[in-house]
Amino acid sequence: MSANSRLTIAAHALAWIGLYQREGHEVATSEQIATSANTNPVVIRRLLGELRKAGLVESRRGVGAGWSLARELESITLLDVYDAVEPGPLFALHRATPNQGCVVGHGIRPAMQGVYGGIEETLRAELARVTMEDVLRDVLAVPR
Amino acid sequence: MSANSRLTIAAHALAWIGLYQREGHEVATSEQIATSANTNPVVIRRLLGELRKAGLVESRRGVGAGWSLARELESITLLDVYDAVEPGPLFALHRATPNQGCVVGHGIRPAMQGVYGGIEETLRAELARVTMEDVLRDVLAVPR
DNA sequence: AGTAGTCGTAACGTTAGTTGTTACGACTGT
DNA sequence: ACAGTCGTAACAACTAACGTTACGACTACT
Repeated sequence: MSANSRLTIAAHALAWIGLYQREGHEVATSEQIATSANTNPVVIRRLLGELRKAGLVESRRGVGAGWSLARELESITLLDVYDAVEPGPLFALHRATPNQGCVVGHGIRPAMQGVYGGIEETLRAELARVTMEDVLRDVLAVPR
Repeated sequence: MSANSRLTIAAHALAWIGLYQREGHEVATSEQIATSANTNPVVIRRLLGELRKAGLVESRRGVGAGWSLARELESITLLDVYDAVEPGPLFALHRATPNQGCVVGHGIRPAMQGVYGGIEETLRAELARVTMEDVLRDVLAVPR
């Protein structure tokens, strides 16, 4: 599977903003977050833009601009982040529609859809059990 | 997420072979399976080759050659198929190592690794609950 | 022994998604 | 007015999946 790191980077950004705000700062810049995540500020802005659409963060423009949390870290679950940044389903069905004249070709899509649906529900429940507060706690618990 | 259809096509092929054998045939050809899945025979051979490495199917060469199940459908779970055809992890960590001088950059990878590990375990347990026999039953239960 | 059918696999092009980068307009505190 | 930052478009690089062609390897059958 071509795993992508969108969820990881988005969680990184949220944890960074959350910690920064606890240190008394108002807003964090995409530049600062990009330096921590070792990537490009535009990548951060793109991801945070999707988180903003989902109502997880807010942004200010102009001088002294930057990003801040729209909700407390403990009220943001990984499922919220996942829904905000991951577009497609976990497993894809056939790229071309299978042969409908064949029994298997006809029934396989609904069958797999049912299976995948149940599995994705379980995955979502697992993601919903972890809050960004949990993540930040784990981050800070790592010995250096 | 760039979802791929490898698991879907592999399950399709197994279900097809299983049904074909129940109809009294010895082996199924990649050509037949490809026609049902509406793809290229080489794609099927590649996937079945990985299933063979995992001990799920067998192949014969020469005239009258083809593929047959190495195990009963009810003893093959989707987890077996998943492990055979899906190489990487579900979620990727950072592409470039984050800034180790930053508290978040230093702790984020172990933290996310822990979370992802737990989630993948749950996913695997779900996949292990579904056998190819279940899948074939669902396939045949679809009204036409 | 020859032939035909099928696998096994390499090679290559196409497509699609992610990521990185540059560029520049829009906005706003000073 | 200026400077700093967001917002976003545009494009290149990279990767993986997928489709296709090609051809050697193998074997049941005649």
